[in-house]
Amino acid sequence: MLSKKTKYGLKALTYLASQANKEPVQIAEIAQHENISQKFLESILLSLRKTGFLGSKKGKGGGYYLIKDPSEIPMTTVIRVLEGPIAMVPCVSLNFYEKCDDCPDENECSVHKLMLMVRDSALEVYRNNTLADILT
Amino acid sequence: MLSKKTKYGLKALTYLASQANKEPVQIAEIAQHENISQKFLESILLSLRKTGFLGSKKGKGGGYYLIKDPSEIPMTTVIRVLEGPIAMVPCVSLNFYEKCDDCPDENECSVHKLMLMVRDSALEVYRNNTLADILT
DNA sequence: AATTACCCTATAGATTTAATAGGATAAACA
DNA sequence: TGTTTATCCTATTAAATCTATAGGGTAATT
Repeated sequence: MLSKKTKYGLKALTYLASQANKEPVQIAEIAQHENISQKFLESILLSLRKTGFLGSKKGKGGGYYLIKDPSEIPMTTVIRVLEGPIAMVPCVSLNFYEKCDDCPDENECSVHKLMLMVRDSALEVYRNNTLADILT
Repeated sequence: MLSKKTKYGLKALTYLASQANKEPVQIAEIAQHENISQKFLESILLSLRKTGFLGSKKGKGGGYYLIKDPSEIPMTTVIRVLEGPIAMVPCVSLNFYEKCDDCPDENECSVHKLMLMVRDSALEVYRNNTLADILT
């Protein structure tokens, strides 16, 4: 399951990307437009700022804005920051690899074999789509 | 993340599929060979029997065995029984569809759009692989 | 009748997720 | 300079889910 955090984060990024100009948008406006708990969204936007997707401005007229062009933001990076590993098991993860406690040999594990294929197929989708591509 | 239930279930099915003959295999043997908690595995095998993947025999010489040929068991059905929906959000699920509480229009939702692609790519993998295909 | 091994329900412990609370900090503006 | 606006940050809680265990019941074999 996709976490709410990822869902809300994606929606917020989309909303920012669909803005006509690059003026900061307030949390309240995004939360209201996307039906998201404002406080929860606040923490999500904060993490997106810290990971370099968003800029922010305090005080009146402040808010969040995209730092890069939507076409420069691949879904791979967004998903990894919001959701974590793209792989469904750590033993097939590119960026979050971990060996399984059980499983003496990955090359003889059917789960490993299957999940490698699943990871590759998901990765292809995320790599071929930027924030600009998923705008409606 | 793939649940342990799914992981263990897949491993157990694989182990049964790799048996030379169709004699029942005891839970203890599977648990030991795959490093799985026996009691936990017991409940997983039970659910696999109830959903028509496995047969069982009680008493001495009893155990679990595959009902169908491994090549007749597509990963789609296995994953759906063990893990649940293949889709990462209910609004793009074929077998477990649910409308989002937020989101007035799915056709204008970027998350929907992205997750539809991810679902399709995963589905292709699961549809093209049977239990026989993931044996090592 | 004794042994073996699956059958079944309930429950507890651990982890993760989702959301809330409450205030600190900084910018704008009158 | 003081008030308002809006982000920044930490801690905590509530809920849900996952994982595993407990404890006995049932059926088949020998």
